[in-house]
Formats: sequence, C-alpha cells, structure tokens
Amino acid sequence: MKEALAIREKHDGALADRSSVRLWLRLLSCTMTIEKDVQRRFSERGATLARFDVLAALDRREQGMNMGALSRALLVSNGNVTQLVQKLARDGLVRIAPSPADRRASIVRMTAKGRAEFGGLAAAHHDWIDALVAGMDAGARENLYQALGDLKRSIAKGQANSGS
Amino acid sequence: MKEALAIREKHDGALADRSSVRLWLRLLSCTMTIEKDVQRRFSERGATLARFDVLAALDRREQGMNMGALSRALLVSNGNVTQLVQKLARDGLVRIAPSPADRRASIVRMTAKGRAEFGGLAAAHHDWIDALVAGMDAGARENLYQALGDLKRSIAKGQANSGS
DNA sequence: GCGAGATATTTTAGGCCTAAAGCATCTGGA
DNA sequence: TCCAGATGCTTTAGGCCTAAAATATCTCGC
Repeated sequence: MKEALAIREKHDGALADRSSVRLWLRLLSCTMTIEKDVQRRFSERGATLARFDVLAALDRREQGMNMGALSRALLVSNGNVTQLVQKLARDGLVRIAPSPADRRASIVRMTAKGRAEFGGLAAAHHDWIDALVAGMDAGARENLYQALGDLKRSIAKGQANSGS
Repeated sequence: MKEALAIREKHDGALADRSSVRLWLRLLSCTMTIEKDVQRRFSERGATLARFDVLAALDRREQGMNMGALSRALLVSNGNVTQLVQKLARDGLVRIAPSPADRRASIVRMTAKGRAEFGGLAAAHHDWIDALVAGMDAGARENLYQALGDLKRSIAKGQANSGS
C-alpha cells in the first residue's frame, strides 16, 4: 500500500537505460505531477493556469503590455496569446486598447476585476506550491535550485550547438 | 547578445518572491524548454511526443497492454489514450485486438512497422537528451537526479496531506 | 440466477497550444 | 515619394489533453 504514494515515471524501465534519459524522465515526472496538481486546483476554482499566467505577467505593469511582449514573457505563440487575451477581455479581467504609437499594436491592461481575481489566485497558488515542497528542508531546496541552474546552463549550451 | 541564450523564467520578478515559487518556476522553465525542443524535433520528423510515449510503453511488451494499463502508464486520461491509439492503429503502428478474457477490454500491440518507427525515434530521442545535458558533468547530473528524488518524495507527501 | 454496483472503454464538449498563412501597418533606403 | 521587407497581430487547421456522460460488460452477494 505504500506504493500508492510513489510517483510513477513514464516508461519506467523502458528507455531509461541511459542516465541522461533517466534524469529527463524524472524531471518530467516531477514537473508534470506538480503542474497537473496545480491545474486541477485552478479548475476547481473555475480558473486555468494559462489565464493565471497572463494575469501574472500583467500584474504590476500598470502601463500594460502589447501582445508580442506577452507572448515573449509567457513563452507561448502569438496566436495563443490572442486567444487567451480575447477571452480574458470578454470576461472583463483585462482591457485591450489600441496603441497610440503603432496602429498594428494593442495594449493589454488588467482591470480592477482582473487584479482582484489574480490576487486571490496568486495567494492560493503559492500556498499549493509551498505544500508540495514542504517535505524538503531549506538546504535541499537550495541544492535543487542550484542543480537546476546547472541544467539551465547546459540546455542553453546544447541548444546553441545544434542550430535552430 | 549573450542574453540571447539565457533561458527565461516565466513571470520572472513577479510572484517569485517566495522561494518555493522561484524553485517551481525554474523547474517548470527547464522542463518546458527541453520538452518544446523535443516536440519540435519530433515534429520535424512527422512524429509527436505523445505518440512516441505510447510506442515506448508498448515496446518490449510483446503480449500487449489494454487501454487502461496504457492510460496509467502514460499518466493521461482514458479518452486521450483512445484517441492516440486509434490514430496509431489507422497508421498501422499498433494493432487493437479484443481481449479474450473480457469483452469490454481491448489489447493493443505494436506492429513490426511500429517497432521500426519507434526504434528510429528512440535513438534520436536519447541523442537529443544527451546533447541537452552534455554541459553537466557526471557529478552534477547525479546531484540533480538525487535532488529531484527529494522533490518527488516531498510531492508525494504534500499530495497525501491535502486530500484528493 | 439476478440485479446493483464496479470496471473498461468511448464519446462529447471544451480548453491549451502550435505552425503557417494572411492582413494591416510601419520603416528605411533608393 | 514610394515600395520592399519587417513587424504586430489574427486566423486557420490540427494535435494534445481533460472531465463528465454514455455504453457495454463483468462480478459478487443475495
């Protein structure tokens, strides 16, 4: 019965014969488990992670952001941002205004309603994350953070070496 | 210009005031960067990660798996597996047979064509992963692997504590 | 044997995401 | 001035994923 709590790694046993792949599968497994947990909790509150991410990017940017900046900040495609922002605007959480400087561009700002919604979700969100990492002491957390920093540098190098 | 290689973390600066959230955002950023890279490379070969995962689960299971087992192995919903398997069957990479023991169930097996396709993709896949972690020495990789093990245990504990 | 609930799967409706094509507008050089 | 290419955004077509409802079948206790 204590197996019930173990987090499973995709294709455990198959493929995992190379250490780099084993590392990647474990990384993926941890991330997906957390992400699905967070997604589920958001959806219980009628929200989604993607919409939350948009609001987070807009938070404390009183002056707003245009679509391209949002797309870059969120690491998602332009078309995706269009879709998310239009729905957020329909729901009154953001407002889209034409850019005075460039008629192709629009400026997206959070509304008061958006700010209120974001505030509530953000508080819940970091409580959830806190709970998921609560089993690690400060040293273990810092160690993981640094190790991920190593990975991050390695990824940047690896991507640079193998062209676009 | 050297900023161009830096991997960005979502809502850098906002939200990241709690160490647990900073850790989570870095984890997410590393995972997403690798995953998108892998996705892109698969799609250049006319494949997708989701389909690859199904084939990987079926690999060296000569006797096949039923849909539920696949769903559990891949950590995705039943409906999702139905859809993926039906398309793989259409493309001749897997075969769906009725279970002799249970008329509700079906047994999915990889075909020779599927096995061939999987072999090629699997080889490429671990080369890509190798390249992405090549910037870390063996010690750093082992350290990250262990640190992710800590996280994994913490997640399991955290989920257990906060009910389903 | 039978029926209630469990189980295996599929269907449906809908959200997220991308690449590529298309449209509008801007900008810099001839 | 004018226009070619760059840029900002939207649309389209399509893949991934989920939760919940619907089907079909199984199983177990009476």
